[in-house]
Formats: sequence, structure tokens, C-alpha cells
Amino acid sequence: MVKAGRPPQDPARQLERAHRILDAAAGLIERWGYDKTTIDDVARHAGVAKGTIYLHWRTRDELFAALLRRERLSMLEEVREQAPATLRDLIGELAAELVRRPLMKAIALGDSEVLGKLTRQKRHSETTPELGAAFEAYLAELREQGAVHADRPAREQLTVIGAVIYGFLFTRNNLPETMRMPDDRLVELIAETADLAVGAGSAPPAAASHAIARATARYLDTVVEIARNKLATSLGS
Amino acid sequence: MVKAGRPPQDPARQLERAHRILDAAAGLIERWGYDKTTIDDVARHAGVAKGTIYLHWRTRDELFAALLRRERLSMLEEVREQAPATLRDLIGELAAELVRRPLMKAIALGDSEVLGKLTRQKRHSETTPELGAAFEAYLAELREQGAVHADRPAREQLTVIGAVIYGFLFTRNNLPETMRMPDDRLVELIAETADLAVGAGSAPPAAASHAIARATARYLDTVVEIARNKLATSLGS
DNA sequence: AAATGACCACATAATCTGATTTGGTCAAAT
DNA sequence: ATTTGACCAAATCAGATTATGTGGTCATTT
Repeated sequence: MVKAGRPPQDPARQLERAHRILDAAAGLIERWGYDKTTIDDVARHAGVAKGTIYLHWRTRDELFAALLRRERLSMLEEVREQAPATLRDLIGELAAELVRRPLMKAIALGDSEVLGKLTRQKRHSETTPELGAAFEAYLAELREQGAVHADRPAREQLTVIGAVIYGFLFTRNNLPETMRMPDDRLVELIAETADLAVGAGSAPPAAASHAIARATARYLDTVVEIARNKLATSLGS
Repeated sequence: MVKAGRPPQDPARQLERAHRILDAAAGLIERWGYDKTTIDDVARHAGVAKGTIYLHWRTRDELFAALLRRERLSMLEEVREQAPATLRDLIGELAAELVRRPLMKAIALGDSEVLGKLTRQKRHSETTPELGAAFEAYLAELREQGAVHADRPAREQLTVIGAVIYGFLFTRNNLPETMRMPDDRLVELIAETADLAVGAGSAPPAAASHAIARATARYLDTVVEIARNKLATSLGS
């Protein structure tokens, strides 16, 4: 006669619980910032015991990393669903998501109010050179299609796009209320400015538009896949 | 019989001394930041007694304000001497000066390492709405000449230019050494990006180039004059 | 009149101590 | 096999206390 014991838990439930914990953490960090958000708070808001959280992640930082990766994946999936067909639309969708997601915005801007002591840590872009590399490859394809300026390094174009997004997002925050433009307009301006700076002077040949759309879709597939794998690592599954 | 007394000093010498003090302050603040720079240090480096400094400015902050205003005037005069003839050249010259002047750059970026507790103070652009207004007026002239996009508010264009400059300058600082481009290239990119974002799609009519150059020169005259007056106030003359 | 630098009130920094919080563990419960 | 929450060491915080440094003044000197 064997003891009944507790039956193994459904892995799907485990995953659901992990997400519930991340949901709680996301809300708390957005509201109180990283430093003031304790594991106890997260556990209470997620309706689990503190020890349970450590069944999912070894440290607080790993929980936070998982949260960021989930958010990043969600953002990229959302962008992909919009199915942007040009570089400009892609940047516009990315910017729109950045504006709408406090956590991603905080990461992009290095907002110490939210990130607390993690502010000076590794930049997100440096953290995953793969994502940067994917974007550079994408730019190379665009160049072949005559969609971006051909005679300057892709690395530089990446810097330009980054600077434009950063500049608009940041200055917006520290602007008097009266001078702020609506979100939609801001996003339009970012996309337009970045595209003008990086794009070829003239419109790409009409015949290329299909190839460009395909390249864009493929780029998004690639980065979504990368983000998905990173997240999987962080969820221990 | 009267005592000889000390003869009145030459006002020119007083002014020269004021500048010597500001020179000392500039060097110290660039090196140690505002918080760590004491009046005693400044006095010692300027070769005067502490009390002498208070013959020129009532408080430490007023000394600092004078320093910034002098730097600003110097920067604008330098730009004017380059005689930029287009918006793009103007922005390029401004950016070049910003890159070259640590104090101005610190102000533009709100660098707390240099500004110390003054970081959260009034932004420089808010401080002098006159300068912003002058630039808006300049943009209006350019619009009449077909040099900038006509159907969007000048206010917005000002924001765009600010965002571009800020974005490039800031991201440059937090970039790994290996990815940094040389100063000249950075400046070119800033000018080009801002100009593309704000300029009319097509090149302005050749007939307008003279008027544009005149407007640019007039704009610089205006702001140099404003800056000169502000500085005069700060020097008590 | 013009310049100085010793002087002082006050702000800031540094040190210490005790109390509280919090990330992480693990024996016990299920 | 899972989950829990009391528990602990280590970090953080709050406050008191002391030490140091600094902005600004002014009697004195030139």
C-alpha cells in the first residue's frame, strides 16, 4: 500500500501561475518602482506564498528579467500583428508600443524612478546583441531594395534610429504640459523623422514594395522568435 | 591734510577680473561639477580674495548664472562668425559648438554630474522664452521662403529639432566606445536629420537662397544681442 | 575707494547605533 | 510532489551625534 501523496501539478497551471506572478510584479513595479517592490508584495498580490515565487525564479533579479522579457515579447508580437509593410511603419508601430508600455519606456529611457538601482545596469540593447544584429541584417535587405540610403554603414543607421526615438521620447517627458503633442502625433513624427533620416532620398521602386514587406515580416518573425526563446529561458520551461 | 586713499580702479580692469574669475569657475566646474566647486577654490584659482568675488556677484548662483550666460554668448558669437547660410548649416554649427563645450552640453542634457543640485532647476530653454520666440520667428521666415515644411506648426518643428539634437548628443554618451562615430560625423548627422525632418521636401527655390541667408544672419544677430544683454546684466555693468 | 581674509552661522558630510525590512531558505504540512 | 509561511542573516533605514566644509559678511588694511 502506497501513500496517496499529492498528485503532480499540471504544467499548464504552473505556467499560468508564473504569469500571474509576473502580472502582479508588473503592476507593482509600474506603480512603486523596482526598489520599493518587495517579493512579499508580489506574492500577496499574486495570491501565492513567497516560497512559491522561488520555485519559479532563483532571485529577485531573475523574476524581473523574466518580466522584462515577457513584456518585450508581447510588444514585438503586437507589432507583428499590425503587419507593418515598410521601415517607416515598423518604426511607427514600435514607437507606439513604447509610448503605451510604461515598463518598456522606462527601460528605453533608463528611468531611475522606475528601475531603481538597476538603472546603471546593462542597457537592454547591449544585453541582446542578437536583436541588434537582426535589425542590421534587415537594414541590409532594405538597402538592396533601394529602401534605405545605400552609401552609409548600417551600424550608423541603427544609431540614428535609436537617437531619434530616444530624443523624442525623452524630451516629451520633460516638456511643459502645454507644449505636449498627442501620442499619435508624436509617434508619427518619430516614424517620419527616422525614415527620412535613414531612407533613400527617393521612394523605392514600386516593384520592391512586396519584397520590402516580406523582409519586414521576416525581421519581425526573427526577433519574435529570439524574444520567445529568451522568455522561455526565464520561465524555466 | 587728507589721507591719500586708494585711487578708483579702472572699470576695464574690473571687467577683466570678472572674466578671470569666470574662467577659474568654468575650469573647476567642468572638472569637479557644481556641487564640489567652492567659492574659495574659485577665488584661489582666480588669484583674488573671496570677498572680491562678492564685489561682483551677490551669491554663488549669480556667479554661475553669469558663467553660463557668458558661455552661451560665446557660443552664439562663434556660430555667427561661421556665417551659416541655411537652416541646416545653422543647426550644424550649433551642434558643433555644443559638442565642443562641456558646460553647454551639460546644460543641454541636464547632466547632474556637472550641474549637481541645479539639475532639476529651470531648463535653460524655459529660462529665456525670448530665444525660443526668436527661433520660431526665424522658422516663420524660412517658411515664407519655402525652406521649411509649410503646413505644420513652428512650435512642433522646434520640438523636433530639439529632440533630434538631444537624442544624438545623449545616446552618444552612453554608447560603447567601439560604436562611437567621430565628432564631425555626429554633427553632420544631427544637421542632416533635423533638416530633413523640418525642411520642405524639395530644395527651396534658388532665388530664395539669399533671403534665407539674410534671415539666418538676422536670427543670429538677434539672439547674440539677447545673450549679450543677459550677460551684461549678470556682470553688473 | 577697493580689496582682503579672518570669522561665523549654517548646511552638508561622516559615523554610529538600534530598529526594521527583506531576500532567500527549509522543515513541516498537504 | 507541491506548497507554504515562520525563520534568519544581511541589508536598509531612521535618528542622533559629531565633524567638517562653505557661503556670505565686515572690520581692517592698503
